[in-house]
Amino acid sequence: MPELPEMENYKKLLTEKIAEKTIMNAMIKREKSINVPIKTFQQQVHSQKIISIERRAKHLLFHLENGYILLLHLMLGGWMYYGNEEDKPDRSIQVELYFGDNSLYFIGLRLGYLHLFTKKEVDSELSDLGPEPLDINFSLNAFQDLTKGKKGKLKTTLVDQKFLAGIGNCYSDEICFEAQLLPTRTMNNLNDQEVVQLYHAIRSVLPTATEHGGYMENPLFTNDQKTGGVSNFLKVYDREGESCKRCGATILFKEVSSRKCFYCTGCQH
DNA sequence: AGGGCAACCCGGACGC
DNA sequence: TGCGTCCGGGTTGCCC
Repeated sequence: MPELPEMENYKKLLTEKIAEKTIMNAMIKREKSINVPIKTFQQQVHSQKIISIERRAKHLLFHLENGYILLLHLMLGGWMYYGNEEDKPDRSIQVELYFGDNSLYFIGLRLGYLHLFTKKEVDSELSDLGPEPLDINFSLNAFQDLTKGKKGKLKTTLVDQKFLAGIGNCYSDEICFEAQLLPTRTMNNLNDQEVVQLYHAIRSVLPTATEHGGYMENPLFTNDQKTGGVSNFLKVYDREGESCKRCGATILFKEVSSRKCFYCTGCQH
């Protein structure tokens, strides 16, 4: 569920909170969330400073002083909270990183995980990912090259992490809406102009959503005014039956490649 | 290459 | 209130 904008928002806010802070302890309440024995995990992160936080696709990478990296994927419904014992959410917490005053809580990890890896292992884990859509080097030209030979549905292609990294179900619909293209169109019948529209839609929807704090339901910390703010700005996602903000037609819903898909036939073609 | 599908997992929603 | 059932969602892997 959390996609590029949500993770980018987390990255920015968390960097302000925990960069340069030292992990005093790690509490593992659900062993499946990690990839090594609990003791090993605790030993490797103990007394380690968080050097930096990086985002790649829908992952966050917490870089530790000793070169190890905590690789986070929230998958479906995972989220985080930074605070103390008193204001922590009343939800099932799978992992807690304790910083001496506050803790970073990892909540609702089902298929999600926080894995301890070396740099080399992380590179291997992430090696199949496509380019970062907001990378400065990801030019229109690069996108045009990427789309060459692609035949699948627009929707299916956009959420394919090997094609582009970080786009999920919500923003694939929003991007198609912005580009005024139906998600069911196939890549090989887009004309040159439509490929350009698609590129610009990707490059505008994702940063805008990030600026508005993504669509996470829960704040990252007390008085967090940023996280979750984008919900009111979404144009089609989860808006079945509502009228289109651009043309007034009714937003439709149907399943595309076994995914929820929202679109407007009034102005998407 | 793309499409379809099952498996993974469990909190939350829903029904009785 | 409480218990049982089912669903969802990103990702991987397998098959057609």
